[in-house]
Amino acid sequence: MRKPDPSSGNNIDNNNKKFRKGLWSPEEDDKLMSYMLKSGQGCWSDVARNAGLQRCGKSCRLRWINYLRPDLKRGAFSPQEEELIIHLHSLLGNRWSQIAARLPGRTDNEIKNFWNSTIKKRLKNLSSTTESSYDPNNKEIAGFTSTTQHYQHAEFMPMLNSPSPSSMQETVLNTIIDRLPMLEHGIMNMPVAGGFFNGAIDNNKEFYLENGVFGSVNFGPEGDMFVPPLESVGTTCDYNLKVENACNNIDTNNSYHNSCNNKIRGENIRDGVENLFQEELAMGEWDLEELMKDVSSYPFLDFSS
DNA sequence: AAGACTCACAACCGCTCGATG
DNA sequence: ACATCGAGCGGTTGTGAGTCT
Repeated sequence: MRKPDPSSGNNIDNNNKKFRKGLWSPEEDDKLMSYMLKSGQGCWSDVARNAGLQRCGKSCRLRWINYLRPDLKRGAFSPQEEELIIHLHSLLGNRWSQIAARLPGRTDNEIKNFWNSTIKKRLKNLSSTTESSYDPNNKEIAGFTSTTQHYQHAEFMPMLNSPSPSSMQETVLNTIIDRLPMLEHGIMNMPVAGGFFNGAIDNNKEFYLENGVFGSVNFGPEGDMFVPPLESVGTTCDYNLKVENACNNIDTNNSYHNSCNNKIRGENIRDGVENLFQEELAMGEWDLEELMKDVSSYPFLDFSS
């Protein structure tokens, strides 16, 4: 924490006005809080000026978002929140704002700090533990306890530092779904390292990958999607049957996909998938460039081939 | 009791991106 | 096409508080 710096006149705006830096005083908090409650958020530099604060807009924004906002949840993270953060981080990486968006009342800064100070350390401990004696049946490792059936992260944490092919697929899958809000279920393909991701999600929220990996998808109360830990992901090679079932489910249960389904019928699922893929592109809901940019940020994905 | 060390977290910094002129 | 500005994001720093020796 920083001391309020009375001499902090080193920040100067365009009008040669001096900005305070450092810790916020209770008086400044009061001013900002009452202004925000009264007038709402506008241009932040206006907020700073109109609230009578000698702060830059950026500083006001940060203070409001990270500390003063009335909907903030204060206090320690619950075990459920902890598990969710770990799970989301395994899917999204250091995209703190996206992670925070899935944790009501928590800020990206808070989560980032929590991750860097607490979770990172535990993961480090875990990795040293797992190097010598990793027990996949042990639900309590390095201070973590497993409290929900969906986030028994102890089992999949080893993938965080060196993602396995399965975690890669999981990540790709989630990125796809994240980018396709209209496609709660669907069949899709996309290039990944060494070939194409080909998979399906059916109405039972199960996903199937061409290499035979399959598992289930869960949706939280906010509609957020969670993929369970990998121990629940099977490795059957009966991909064709699974895809067939997925097609059938999509066909009979989903009106949106009923309209698309003619395109994904037939012997060659890949052709159908490509047709569907093209249609999604045409509808503008699938931003491939954006998706690829997104996915390519994962160091373990190689799109050079 | 006091100094050293560690932890947690508020706040800053630099950068990118989109909107606007 | 370019410059400017505001907003937002992720990385990093600095420091008060707690703990250890």
